[in-house]
Amino acid sequence: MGKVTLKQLAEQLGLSVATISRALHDSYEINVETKKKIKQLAQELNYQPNPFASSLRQHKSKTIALIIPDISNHFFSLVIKGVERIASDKNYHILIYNTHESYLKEQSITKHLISGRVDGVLISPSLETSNLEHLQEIMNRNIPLILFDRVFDDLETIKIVSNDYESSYQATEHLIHSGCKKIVFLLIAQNLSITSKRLLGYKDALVKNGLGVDENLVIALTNNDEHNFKMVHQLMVDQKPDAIFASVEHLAIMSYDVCKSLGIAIPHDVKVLGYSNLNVARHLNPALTTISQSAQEMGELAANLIIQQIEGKELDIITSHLEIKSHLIIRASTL
Amino acid sequence: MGKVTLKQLAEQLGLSVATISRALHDSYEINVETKKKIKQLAQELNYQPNPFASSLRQHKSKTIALIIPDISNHFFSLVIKGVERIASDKNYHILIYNTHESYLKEQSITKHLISGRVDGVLISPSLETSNLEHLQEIMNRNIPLILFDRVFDDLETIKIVSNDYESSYQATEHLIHSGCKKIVFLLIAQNLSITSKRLLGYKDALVKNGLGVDENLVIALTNNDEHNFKMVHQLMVDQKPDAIFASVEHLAIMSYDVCKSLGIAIPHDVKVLGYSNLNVARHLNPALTTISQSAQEMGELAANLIIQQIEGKELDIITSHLEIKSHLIIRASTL
DNA sequence: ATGAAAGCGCTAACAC
DNA sequence: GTGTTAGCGCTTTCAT
Repeated sequence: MGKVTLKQLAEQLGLSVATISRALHDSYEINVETKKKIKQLAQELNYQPNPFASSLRQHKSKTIALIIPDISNHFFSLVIKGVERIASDKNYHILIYNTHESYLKEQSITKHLISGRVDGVLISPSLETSNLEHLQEIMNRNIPLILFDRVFDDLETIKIVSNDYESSYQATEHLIHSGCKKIVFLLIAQNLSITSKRLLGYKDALVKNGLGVDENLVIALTNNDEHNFKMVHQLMVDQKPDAIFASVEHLAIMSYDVCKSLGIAIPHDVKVLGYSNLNVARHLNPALTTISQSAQEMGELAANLIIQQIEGKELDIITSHLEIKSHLIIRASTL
Repeated sequence: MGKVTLKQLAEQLGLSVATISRALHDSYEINVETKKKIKQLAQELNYQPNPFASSLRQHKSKTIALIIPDISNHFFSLVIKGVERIASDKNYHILIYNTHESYLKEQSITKHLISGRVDGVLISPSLETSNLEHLQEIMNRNIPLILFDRVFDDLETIKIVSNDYESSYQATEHLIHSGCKKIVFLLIAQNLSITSKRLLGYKDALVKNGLGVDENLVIALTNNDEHNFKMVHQLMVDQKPDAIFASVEHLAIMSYDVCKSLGIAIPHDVKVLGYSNLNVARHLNPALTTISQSAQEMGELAANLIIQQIEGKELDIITSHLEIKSHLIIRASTL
């Protein structure tokens, strides 16, 4: 019952640990017969190599860190699923961390990682993150790092994003074509790459379609739901917009709440549309038009790339943005 | 830039590695001055201890494995969040694994874990799991293991569950009190502890309220959505029930789909109710009556208990079931 | 209060 | 084809 080690196998078979180690690694220099014997005994005793010993020796851990701003957000949970699928395929382990959108938390997590605990890092930075030293520090230690969804141009590494500008442009045009003239844009965390790209897509679509940009209709919200509710409530009363474009899921849901409380009918009085991966969007009242990101695919790509990088494949895409297409799914809320 | 080790600190200060190690662990036997000097240099050089070396030495890793049947399911993503919160508080790391409801996958994961890679295991077994040897094997190696949500009585370890029997009983009574007489119970994976407890609650409530159990109304479904849809579709046509009680979330959503396709009005023609943690349940069409589990709380409890067990606190609850209350939230779908 | 040395379990360079 | 040996970086016993 005590743990089985190479040494024990060696003793039982009258061989050296080196031979055992080589055999289990399928080294070509080991006699086929001996190899067979060794493998069989290992199997019988249910030998599992001590990962710490081999990590210590080899300076690699077959482990990647996945750092996420909000684990229970459906988008991110799909990313996790994608990452896990690939990692598991390639015999990598995943350490998962939640920053709760806090820069301090993110910092303390990354600090632990420079110990070499992981071979690579996948991160979508917190809302609060603007100083990038902690990420640069990881890269300085030659630990591959990939940014996904939320990225920073300043960091010279692989970045995986959605086609946020285009999807936002397309969604805005959809609203315009549906006859909307006064479209509110709800956003959170102005500094975020995804936010600014989505905002730009929105503005460009307005201009291109002959509707000017009214800055009163661009509303920056916070992490405080109550405050957000009040803001949007006020906005609906003051501005009477004919559409709401929510740049993140929970703002779309909140818009439903606001409309309900004001007796405003969706889509009759105001159309609503939002970025969201909710698979029950079609069952909302009314069914919500969404821009759905390929979250799992993003996770899979991220995992594949980080593993390639770890295993030394030179990637000439180091500084490039990789884009994954999102999809506009039109439903009753904008009809 | 190369990794900083104890040895390097020792050389720079003209001390031995032993002293450095002790100082950084705040050993009382080290001179206060020396300690200060050492800590300062460690800070300056951003020293991070090599976790593999210390794990190898101490036979513990400050890491726990979290094995989940479906990572992207909202219930489980809340559990993950809860576990992460506590683990992070106590400086533990989490390795996350997804079984995709596959017994084979689960087996291969647990096999990796007997190497001592983790100090403890939290698991909610897959739908397919009935043989428990792989879990017993972990326990045999003296690795603490806790079951949550889905449990097996045969395993002599801590089990954390929801009050499934009572919540199901209560929900069924709610339907009966609302005038329903022909209540369908949709289930998946009969062998699951939660399923059988929920089913029992349903049946007992029927009997207690003078409505017999009609086995034709208890429908065992699978993981195949298309097949499930057909089954329920057929059922609605043949049996014309006045209520559907879905024992898992996606079966409730699917019931909405079926009703829509048949032009059956919820709640007028049939009332629908289901176990679910969807926070948009209130925005469905119609708003869905749910039994909501305290998923995050469950994760937090699981993490707290496994860490206590790892750290050697004797728990006299080893063989007991710990229950976390669920809540019935009545909404339009059953009114 | 500090140091020397052994050893956790494994890998790999170097013998033979 | 197999064995010997050194060493990854740390903790800890034993000595001083």
